Amino acid sequence: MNSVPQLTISELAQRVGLRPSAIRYYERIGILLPAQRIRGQRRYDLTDVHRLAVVQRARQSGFTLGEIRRLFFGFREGTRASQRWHRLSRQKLAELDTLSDGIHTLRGLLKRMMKKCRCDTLEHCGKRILENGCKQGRRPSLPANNRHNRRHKPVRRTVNA
Amino acid sequence: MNSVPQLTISELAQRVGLRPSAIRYYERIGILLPAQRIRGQRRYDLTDVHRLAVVQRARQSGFTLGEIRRLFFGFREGTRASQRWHRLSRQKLAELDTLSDGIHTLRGLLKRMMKKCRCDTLEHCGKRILENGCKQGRRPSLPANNRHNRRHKPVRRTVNA
DNA sequence: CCTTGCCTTAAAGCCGACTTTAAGTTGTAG
DNA sequence: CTACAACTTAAAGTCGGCTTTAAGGCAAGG
Repeated sequence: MNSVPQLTISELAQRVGLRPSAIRYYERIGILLPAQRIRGQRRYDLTDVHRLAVVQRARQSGFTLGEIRRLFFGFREGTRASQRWHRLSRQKLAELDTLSDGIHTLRGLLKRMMKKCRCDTLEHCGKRILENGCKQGRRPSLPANNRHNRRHKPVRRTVNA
Repeated sequence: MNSVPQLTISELAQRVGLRPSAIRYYERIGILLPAQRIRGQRRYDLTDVHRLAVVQRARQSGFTLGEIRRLFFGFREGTRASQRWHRLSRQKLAELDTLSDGIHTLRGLLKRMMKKCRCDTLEHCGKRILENGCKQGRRPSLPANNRHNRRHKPVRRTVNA
C-alpha cells in the first residue's frame, strides 16, 4: 500500500532535507516517536515523512520544537489536556496573525527602501511601528537558529520519489 | 525639536521592551552606532527608539541580527555595495513571501485541528506540503532564540510618552 | 579475513543572541 | 562621609537546536 515501506534514517533525512543527526535528535526530544528498528537500525515510512514535512514547515515559520510537539503532537484526549491544547492553539493562532502583520510591514519597508532609497523611510517606519505597534498582540517568540544547516552542507531534498 | 532629547540606556530599553544588556550587545555587534556619551554614560534620542522599533519587529519576524544589519543599516552608497544590497533585499523579499505562505498553511492546519480534531488532518497536511512544497523558494533561515526574554523577566514596554 | 559503508550511542562542541557576574566609577541624598 | 542607585567593562554562562567526535556493530564484496 505504501509505495515506500522502509526507509533508513539517511534516506528519510534526504527526503525531508535534514541530516540524520537531526532526526535522532528529534526522536530524543519527543518530536518523533521511537522508530521501529530492524537489527538495531531505525526504519521509517511515509507517515514519518509527512510528519517531518509539517515539522520542517513549522520550524521555518518560527515555531520552536517545544511548540511543535505541544501543538501538533500534544493533543491527548482527556478533556483537561484537550482544554489546555485549545488554549495553546488559540494563543499561537493569535501570534501567527501578528507575525503575519510584522512580516507584511517589513516586506513593505524593504520594498520602499529599494525604490525611494534611504533612512527617512526607515525612520518613518520605526515611528509607525511604535505608534500602532502598541496594539499588544502577544508577540511571537523567537525560536532558535537553524542557520547551521547553511553553515554546514545544505542538504538538498530529493525532488520526489 | 525632539520631545525626548536624552534617554539613558535603561530608559531606552524600557521604551522598546529590551534590557540594557541587549542594547549594549547591539552596539557591540554594530546594530546600533556607538552611542553619544555624557560622562561616560550612553545617551539616546528618538531616532534610536525608532531604529530599535524596526529591529524588534524584524527580530520577531525571524530576521537574524546579521540580516537586520545588512538589510536595514547596510546600504552604503557605492554602486558595488548597493548592488549587493539590492540582491540581498530581493532574496529576503522572496524568503518573506514563502514564509508568509508557510505561516498561512500552518494557521490553516491548526484551525482544522481545532475543529475536526486529529491526526489525519496532520498527515494530510504533511502530504500537501511535500507535494506542492517542492516549489523551491529559498526557505527562510531561522534565526535564534529570544525566548530568553520570556525565561527571564518579560520587560513590559512603556505604553507611550 | 578484511575493508567499506552505513548504522549505533553518549558526550562534547558550536553558534546566535543574549544575560549574568564581578569589579569598578559617578552623582545625589542623608 | 557614607550609602545607594544607576551606569561602565570584560568575561563567563545559558539556552535552543543541532553537529561533530569517538568508539563500536554488522552485512556485503573482494
